[in-house]
Amino acid sequence: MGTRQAVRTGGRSARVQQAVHEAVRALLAERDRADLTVPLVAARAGVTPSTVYRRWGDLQELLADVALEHMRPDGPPTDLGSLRDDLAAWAEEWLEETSSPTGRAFIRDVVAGDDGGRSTGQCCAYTSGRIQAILTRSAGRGEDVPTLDAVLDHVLAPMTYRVLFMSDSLAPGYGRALVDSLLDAR
Amino acid sequence: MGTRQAVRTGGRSARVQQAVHEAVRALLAERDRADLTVPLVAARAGVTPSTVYRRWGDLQELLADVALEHMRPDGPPTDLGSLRDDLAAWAEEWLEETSSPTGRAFIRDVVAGDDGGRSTGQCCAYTSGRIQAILTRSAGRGEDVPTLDAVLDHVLAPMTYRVLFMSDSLAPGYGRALVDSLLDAR
DNA sequence: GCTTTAAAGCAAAGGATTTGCGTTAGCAAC
DNA sequence: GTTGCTAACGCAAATCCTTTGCTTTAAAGC
Repeated sequence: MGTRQAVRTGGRSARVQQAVHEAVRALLAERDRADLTVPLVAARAGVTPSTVYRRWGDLQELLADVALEHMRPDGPPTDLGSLRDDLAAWAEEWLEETSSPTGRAFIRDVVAGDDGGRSTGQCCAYTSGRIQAILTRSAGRGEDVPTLDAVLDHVLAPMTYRVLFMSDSLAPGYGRALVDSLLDAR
Repeated sequence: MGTRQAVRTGGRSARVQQAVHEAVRALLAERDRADLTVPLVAARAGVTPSTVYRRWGDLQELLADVALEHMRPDGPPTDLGSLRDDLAAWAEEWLEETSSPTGRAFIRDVVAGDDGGRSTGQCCAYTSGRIQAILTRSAGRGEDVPTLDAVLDHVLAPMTYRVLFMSDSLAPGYGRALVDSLLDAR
């Protein structure tokens, strides 16, 4: 028997995925989000609509996939020498990226196109990984660090809630204020 | 001149809205969410699909509307005599209602079918109103109460984040723990 | 009542989505 | 290499959803 259900990861499949993702990004940049359709994306990517439907299911899941790709961390978090500054820098950067209409739309796509918790779970995993990296690095310096859950509850969650539900009430410095409030309450 | 753009609020319009909402609720109870379509809902409600499209735009906005209806508070918050107990009771009740697959779907619908922040804003308004009622009542008793923002940041936001992004990591007692942590940190 | 007109019904046109089948091209074994 | 296997793509027909112009109904104000 040996190999069962060999999933194709490279070659044409990879090219198609890349072309479709890039088509979505390009169209999002130049058109209104409501105008996006699967046939439109497929045409731009040089692919048949049925290919998109078979691989992604529908437009929402495709958008969620693209949004996740955009959220994947690329480098190590910036190192400013202290836990407080590192967390604050990360929080402010996160807010900067997600409080714009475009960034907010990405989060909404992840939540909306959620096939049984896959995309939200992955989104959370990316973010948690990033935070944990900051915490671990600080612990290595000998600092006293809060738990990952504490950072999720007291920094990430409030920011996410406000981006999703109260996008108008986001003042600059909010991220740093949350970090300060967490670190000073011990 | 006088009346401009008289919006119809009663009679047939109200009956149609009610019939469509009820059709959605009935279909959600007996079918899989992915099988829902506008023509299906319209048929169940005894209405033409174009009526639904003209009033709600698309299925997502209709689902968001139904979800909001479901979230509208009906009575005053339960009064247990103390801020801590009232907040904890509210938090646990909120979690109970929204951590089920159905409840989670409602929140996702509100976020997904969001036409420029209307549905999320309304959702937030309902919840904030409820919390503010608890706070005001407690203040009337002479208790020292936190700000609404503090409750949003430290209780509602963490619960919402976990429901949306980490639905598996919800332990019973989480709501009360958040309330305790907020009230004891002062 | 009578008038006005917002909202619903109807039906045709225009797209999006699904699906069966033939074709292409990764991958593995030889 | 080259061959066999089959996942993934292309194509096209069928189906279904969505939009839209026009007509009809029935709220709301006089």
